[in-house]
Amino acid sequence: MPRPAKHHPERGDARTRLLEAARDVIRAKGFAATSVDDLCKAAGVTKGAFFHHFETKEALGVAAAAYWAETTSAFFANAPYHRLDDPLDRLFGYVDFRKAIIDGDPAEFTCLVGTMTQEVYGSHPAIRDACAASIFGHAATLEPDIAAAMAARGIEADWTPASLARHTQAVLQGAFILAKATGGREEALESVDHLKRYLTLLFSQPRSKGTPHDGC
Amino acid sequence: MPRPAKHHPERGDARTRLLEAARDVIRAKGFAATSVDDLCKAAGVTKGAFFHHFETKEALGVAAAAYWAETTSAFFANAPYHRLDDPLDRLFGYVDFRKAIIDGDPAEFTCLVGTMTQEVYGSHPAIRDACAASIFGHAATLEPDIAAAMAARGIEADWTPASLARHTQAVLQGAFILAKATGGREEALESVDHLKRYLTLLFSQPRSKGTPHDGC
DNA sequence: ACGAACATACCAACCGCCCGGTATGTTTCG
DNA sequence: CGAAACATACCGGGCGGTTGGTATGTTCGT
Repeated sequence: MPRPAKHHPERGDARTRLLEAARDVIRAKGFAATSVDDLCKAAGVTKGAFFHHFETKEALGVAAAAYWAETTSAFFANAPYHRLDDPLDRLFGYVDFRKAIIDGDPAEFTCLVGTMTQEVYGSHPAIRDACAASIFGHAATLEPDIAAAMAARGIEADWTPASLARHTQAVLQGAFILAKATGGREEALESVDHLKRYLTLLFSQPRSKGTPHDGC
Repeated sequence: MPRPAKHHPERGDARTRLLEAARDVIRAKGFAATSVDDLCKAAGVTKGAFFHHFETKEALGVAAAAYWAETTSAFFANAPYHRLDDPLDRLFGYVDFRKAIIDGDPAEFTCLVGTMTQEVYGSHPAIRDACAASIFGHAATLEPDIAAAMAARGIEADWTPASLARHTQAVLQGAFILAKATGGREEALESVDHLKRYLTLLFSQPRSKGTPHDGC
């Protein structure tokens, strides 16, 4: 059910402009605090156009999450770290890439679907599910490199590639919260550095079971 | 400027009931989506009482963050892990305690100030600052044990106790987002286990500089 | 000691505005 | 033409916030 939008290839059509406005405005103000009029003003369209393309405001939230998933997956798929030979290098390349794009205002580098998940998780299950699909779908793209790195280094662990991939997303999401709390990026970068250190430790001891502190 | 409220100690006064309602309702619906009427209904008071105690809805948000900071700091201060002798055991005791209270619905175990930070960071700086004070104040309570554990084990690291303390909060906040995305607790527990594993690795190699992957 | 004066805590009713949503055009393109 | 893509104008309701009032202390001059 994606939009063909063949008619006006001149400039971004209203639907796309609304989705881009949603991406920017919702990250800055949150979903509930963003009114339909806010979005129309930011996109330069009228309310009639909005409800022509989206049945309700909730439907726009779902579409915005899907649009986020599309654009970010394309963005990461084209990132240069994929060209590295060693899967572990690609994993660190991913984390460094995430660090590199933490720049400017938090509204510009934080995650739309993470923000929306927190906010609407109880009131808009449809949006929450779309956000969850984006988050876990992105996490899943890390699994092959993690699994390959484990195999290449003979790591036998009590954790799975999937769980470590999800953990990277948890750290990033948490880092975004700290960044928003202070308004700066330092705390976020700091936490991602701890994540890098964790990965370094995990992959530096070949047949580690992690030697956990207790039976965690 | 705290409330004496000596007059009617018979029942919980309206102000406290409103703050408790805010803690519960905002965690479930978010700040912006929670109306003043919602809070009044949940607290069993009228709107007149609300605006008697709080000048605006934003003021309630600030007070709710402060109330959260008070109640949670008392809650953690009384937790049993503080009685352990080894500071590292206390640190792991803290993390296990956090794991133990991840139970039931996400609205019951997630963090009010983390949720509000994400939502209002751009629109209500006063609330954001109160949330930031709560988060970083809580993180600061971990620093002494981390520093003592480092000293006891002769750890010389390129990270500080403060940064590791903040990182634990980032992981927890991120874990809450994953939990809300799926509606369950498993993903959150999983990420906290990765945090435990990180701490175990950090403190198991005495004079580690972390041997980072590059000059991070 | 006592009551007038004041303060606090709360309630019921109301207000204007802005919100999500709709009904009805008008333009544009194949 | 005809239909999709937009614009204009307009609701009804809920929102944050206000007003005026009451019941119950608390203070203080005398």
